Amino acid sequence: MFTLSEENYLKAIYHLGLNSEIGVSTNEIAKKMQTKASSVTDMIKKLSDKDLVVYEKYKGVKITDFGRNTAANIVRKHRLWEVFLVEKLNFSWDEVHEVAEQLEHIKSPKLINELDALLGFPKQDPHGDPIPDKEGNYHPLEKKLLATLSIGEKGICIGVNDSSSEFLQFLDKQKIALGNQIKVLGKESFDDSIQIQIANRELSVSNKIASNLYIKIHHGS
Amino acid sequence: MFTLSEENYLKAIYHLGLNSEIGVSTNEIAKKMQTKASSVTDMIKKLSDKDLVVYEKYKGVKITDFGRNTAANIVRKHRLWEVFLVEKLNFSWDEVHEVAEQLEHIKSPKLINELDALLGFPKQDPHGDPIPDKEGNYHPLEKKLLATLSIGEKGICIGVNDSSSEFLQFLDKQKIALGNQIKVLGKESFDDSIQIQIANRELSVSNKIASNLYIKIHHGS
DNA sequence: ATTAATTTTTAGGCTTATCTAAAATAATAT
DNA sequence: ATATTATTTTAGATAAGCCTAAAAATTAAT
Repeated sequence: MFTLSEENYLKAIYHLGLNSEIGVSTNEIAKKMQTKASSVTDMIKKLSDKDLVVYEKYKGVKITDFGRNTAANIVRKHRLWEVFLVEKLNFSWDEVHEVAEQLEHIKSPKLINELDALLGFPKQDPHGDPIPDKEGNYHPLEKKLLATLSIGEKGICIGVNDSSSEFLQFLDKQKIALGNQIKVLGKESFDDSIQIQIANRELSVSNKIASNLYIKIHHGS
Repeated sequence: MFTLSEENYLKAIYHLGLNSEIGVSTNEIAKKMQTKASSVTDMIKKLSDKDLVVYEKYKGVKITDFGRNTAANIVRKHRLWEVFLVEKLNFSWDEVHEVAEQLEHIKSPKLINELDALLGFPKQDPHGDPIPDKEGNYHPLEKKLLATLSIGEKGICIGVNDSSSEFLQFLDKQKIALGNQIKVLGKESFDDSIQIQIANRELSVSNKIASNLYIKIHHGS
């Protein structure tokens, strides 16, 4: 099994490598882990010894199939616990991350499978992120950032890019929730703000907001 | 906050000191923690620096009020998680301990209070052990070991002394469960076995079993 | 009341995960 | 193409938690 630190580094590498074919750099990892590059080099060697990543000096790391699977399982646990906290323990979506960071390291296959069942085998976490299955597979939702929509396009809020509690609390305050219908009414080129209609209200949101909100597009009618 | 190791040592000291006024010895702790006496001495100094115990060289340790409170809170979490695992996740009572050992270290007051509420504020864990409240207080049940009952005495199974999975599985096999009515029919002085009536069946249990099963005595009728 | 046995502590090492500072390599700019 | 800058690695320390072996203190036995 893996130490807490190993799991956290692996998770960081997994997330950083998701949208790129090339390796993940030492500095990228150091930034994400809030640590020093030298510490990363040390840990990379350990992960490499355990066949979780392939490491070539000065070339960064690439996660292996085994590493990806291991990481996906940690992410699965993280997101299932998040659903549990929101659905069963009255947490709001901006409170769950920190606790899930602890719970994701609990080792018990039965625990996580039973939790999955208790929650009704959810496919997304409270922020709209997909929950990998036992094999590490998941279906990424077809989604676009609100900022990229054209005037007149309609869709449904399905996820957030930034899940900091500040952003999530802002959305709560503006009564923007996952599942809400959204229509783009206009775009202001001066400040890149966007006018939207959401749940029968009209709202102007800044570009920063629009760049952190994922929308599932309505095709057809 | 405290490290995982500190919490585990503290818990051991708490349990070992429960039924004795005098201090807990280094060797006792070493035995319980499956470690060496020298490691215990090291850790005792740390716990003492953090005011969780009072340490006097060669005299063992005594837990402080602060330490007792901290330990009781860990025990509270352990036992609430055990209830959760049995009630919500279909664990049997012999499977919960190991996982609860991990879960008890999760830090989130909201988590544990909401869990308490979800479970309906239980007062005992699946083995009949009392669950401390937020202040660390609990009501120890009035109980006797089955081995100490006299012929004719009646009562209800309310807890186990040994919660090893072997013993618990044995009880399952014999269909002895917490809540069952028990009456002592006879005692065999030759091997100290006890004949009991339990849930309309008659059974002979060894002294070893009878020394690990707690009974709440029926007073009056 | 000494001696013997046991318990506890100290001293010194090891591993994991971190750090700083310096050296090595790679990338960029002139 | 070479010099400068940025990145990455190595070397050497530190702290936590553990170990073994030896020393010190306590307890038990004669």
